[in-house]
Amino acid sequence: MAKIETPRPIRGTQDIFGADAEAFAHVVETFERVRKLYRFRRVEMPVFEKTEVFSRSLGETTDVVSKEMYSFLDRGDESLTLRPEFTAGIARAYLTDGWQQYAPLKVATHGPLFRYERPQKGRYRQFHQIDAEIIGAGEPQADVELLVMADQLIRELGISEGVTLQLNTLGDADSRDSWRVALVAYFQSVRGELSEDSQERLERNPLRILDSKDPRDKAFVADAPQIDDFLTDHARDFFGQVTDGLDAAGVAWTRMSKLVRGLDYYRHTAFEFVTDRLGAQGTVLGGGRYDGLMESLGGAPTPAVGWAAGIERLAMLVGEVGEAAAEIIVVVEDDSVLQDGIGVASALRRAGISADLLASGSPRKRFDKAVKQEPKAILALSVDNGVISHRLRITGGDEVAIEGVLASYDWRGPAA
RNA sequence: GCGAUUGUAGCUCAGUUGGUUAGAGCGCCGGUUUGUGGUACCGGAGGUCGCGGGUUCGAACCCCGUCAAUCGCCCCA
Repeated sequence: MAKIETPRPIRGTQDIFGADAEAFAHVVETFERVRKLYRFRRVEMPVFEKTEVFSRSLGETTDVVSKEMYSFLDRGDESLTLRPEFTAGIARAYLTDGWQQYAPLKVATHGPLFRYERPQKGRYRQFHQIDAEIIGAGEPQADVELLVMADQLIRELGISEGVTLQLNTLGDADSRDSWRVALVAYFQSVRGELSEDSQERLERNPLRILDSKDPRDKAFVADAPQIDDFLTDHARDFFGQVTDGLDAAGVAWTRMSKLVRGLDYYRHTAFEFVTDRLGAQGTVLGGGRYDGLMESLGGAPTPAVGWAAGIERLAMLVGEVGEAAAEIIVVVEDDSVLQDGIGVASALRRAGISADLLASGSPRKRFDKAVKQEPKAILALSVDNGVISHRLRITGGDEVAIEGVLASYDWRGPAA
């Protein structure tokens, strides 16, 4: 008989367990709490969509669409794609589900996303994000509200140390287009001196040269045309209102005129919360305004702004979140009183007291095992002269509640 | 897609210039001791040395390939 091989996990996926899982849950729970404070409505979105939802909104030539999507044909020969981000799907729902009637609509969600990338620190092929969007609001207050919310989330997670908000404007469509033309002309003139990557970027995504880490590029980037010289009056005023709002809310920010976004649909405000504590994956939360997106999905022009943050990255910054010890461990030291162990543990749990039942392995070692887990209380069940005997040791926690449950519990006694 | 580093027990790791039957601690299982108790001791299970090929009388160790993980590039949260 052939040996059955255990299937290996899929590259870039993770089985999150123990302290990591606690940190993950802590991020999601904190997000849920903050999102309610800012009155964002919870939505649940499908994990897959028609491929065109992403290819149209993100742009065919972006790396995400051209080489990082998990796309497949279903049994009806339709091209579907596992979502690589939240925004496109939410925009689609806004158009197809009549959400326009709720505009301006504040929504929040979280869940898994999929990108075919090389896994490394804080980056996976199935990863998880929290996401917040305001759709149908063209005023700078919407940008401000989203940023203040993100700032509060980071504070409440206790990770604001070393995290800074980097802020920029890409201008409106006119500003952005004329800036882009000037950038291309400038970099074209020094093309031969640029890194290979940046020569490539010049064709596909010239704004990205500004982000380059290559020292050969940095000298030229310093003298590159600035967005500020191309802003229309409207764009300049819009950005001014965003920064005024942040100042009014007491949120610190840093202007980063070289900060750009990777996806095509962004306009005006672009931002990242960045840390120096996660190696190369410094961006912990990022987003911006995407006023052009709805039209690319066939909808009416609709202003919108949003952000997303990687749960794994936030969880790494949060660090160790211990798994809480049981409030009480019920130790069955004699198997003939197992039923009482089951009964009293159930009664404790029904009373809202977290309890573990220890009734396997060597009976004589069970108590020591319980002690090692450091519960707030231990209830040891044994048999003394044919009668059940229970001893309670309390080192913390709610003594009154536990003794109340024990007092009203109807003991069966040892099995015959 | 590219580069670097690392793969030995469930976990953390030893393993000499290539040389008998690959070890330790923790964890797990059983036993002895103790008996309001986190003790100590004894024993046991568990390893195709990531996988495949090569060199050699002989490979965990050397060479090639492959897979995976980690860190970085690209890209992105």
